[in-house]
Amino acid sequence: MTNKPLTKAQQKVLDLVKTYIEENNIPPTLAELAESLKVNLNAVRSHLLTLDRKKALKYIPNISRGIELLQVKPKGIPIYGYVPAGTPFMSQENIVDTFEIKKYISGSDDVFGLYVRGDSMKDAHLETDDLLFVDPKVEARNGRMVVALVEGEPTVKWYERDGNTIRLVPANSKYKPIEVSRHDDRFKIVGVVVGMIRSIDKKRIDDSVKYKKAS
Amino acid sequence: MTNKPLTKAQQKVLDLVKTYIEENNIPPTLAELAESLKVNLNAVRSHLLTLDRKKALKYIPNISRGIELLQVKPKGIPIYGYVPAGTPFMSQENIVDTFEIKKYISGSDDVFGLYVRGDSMKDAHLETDDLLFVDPKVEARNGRMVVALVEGEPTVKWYERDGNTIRLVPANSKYKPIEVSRHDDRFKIVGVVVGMIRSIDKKRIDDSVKYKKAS
DNA sequence: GCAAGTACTGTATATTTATACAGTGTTCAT
DNA sequence: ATGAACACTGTATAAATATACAGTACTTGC
Repeated sequence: MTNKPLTKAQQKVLDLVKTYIEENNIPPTLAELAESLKVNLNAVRSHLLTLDRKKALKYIPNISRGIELLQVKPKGIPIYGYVPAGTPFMSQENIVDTFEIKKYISGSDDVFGLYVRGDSMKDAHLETDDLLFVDPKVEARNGRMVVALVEGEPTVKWYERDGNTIRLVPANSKYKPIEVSRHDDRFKIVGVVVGMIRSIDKKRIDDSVKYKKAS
Repeated sequence: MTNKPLTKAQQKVLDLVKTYIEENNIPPTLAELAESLKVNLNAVRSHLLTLDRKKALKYIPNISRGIELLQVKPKGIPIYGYVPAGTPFMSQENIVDTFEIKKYISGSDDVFGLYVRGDSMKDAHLETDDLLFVDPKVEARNGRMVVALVEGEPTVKWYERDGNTIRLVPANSKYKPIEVSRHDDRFKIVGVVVGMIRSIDKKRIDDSVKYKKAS
């Protein structure tokens, strides 16, 4: 897969092309490259030709600014599916999908994040510092997890409606459900929780004493 | 923020420019646009000039292919921090960060995803269908959650090393820790779990009976 | 009804940009 | 020591590309 190594001068040209495109959004001309590198444009040209030959970029003849980076597509994070025991996983064939946040949190463009605090959603396996994704455009329905403002205070609860009564149920039997009238204006559904993400490393290291007691 | 509306012809040119750049990675020439639209290149030019005036794109005079899209930066998901009770949240000032997966899962480029299955990590609040992010380049240390291959089977456990003995501890007292020798080659640490994401909506709706019993 | 904007065509022409060809030194393996 | 790849310069020239100017016709607000 890897191609012939580039010489220093070639690498310099390639790097400059990259920077130029990054900065200007359009590929450079030979003259521009030549000026930047303080060399003759024919020197640059021959480098571009070899860079093309070495497949480090695409040089299209007779086209102004005919330089294209063979850009590695912003690859998502590969996801290995449920892997059956015993098979070598992490092979190309086991990639069942590719992670792109927008695809995963498939909601509208208004999705926002919110940190969880407290243990009221413990039974739903949410803990302090988890990051929730909330979509204000998804309709709250029975059984969905919602973010609601109750007298100005944001809270995460299960949503359950019965006629004109809305019950906000915490996933922790320690706490009691909140009951409100549907038209009560001290109460407002902000959105529906469509996803969560937890950054495990940093935090979990501190918490790791926990499992020692448990096991 | 929104600029003057574009006419049909202008929109057509803008769309074509977008498609062209998408496909070719370099901006089109006037002649190319003209040919695609089957009009004279001066027609295209005047459209580009007005598109620039209306700030729909950038048209740079005297430069070949001097067209730039004013690309809306791929905006991340805004994150509202811990919001103090009573304050109006979802205001600009409350955005503590912006979610970009690569920043959050700050690891190397080799991070991959893996679905959780089973309840062996229940006490760590992981459940079936959660998506784990695993970084093979992060070093396994005591207290970190790791993905290991034990006799070919991938498993998620807490990592604990004592001299040459490695203990893989499940976060569920129902299961027993696995003990292996450090140099045992039927055993291999694949990587460290650096994050997880859970798509709540679809799945959770089906599971929502659960909370009814609980509350 | 008329100025002003839109949407074009057509023919030149200027400018930008790429190519061609002829050189001059290097370095480096055989 | 010699051919071959590398890294250049310099001068022309060809080709690609943008601009200028002069038109025509249609719509739209006033």
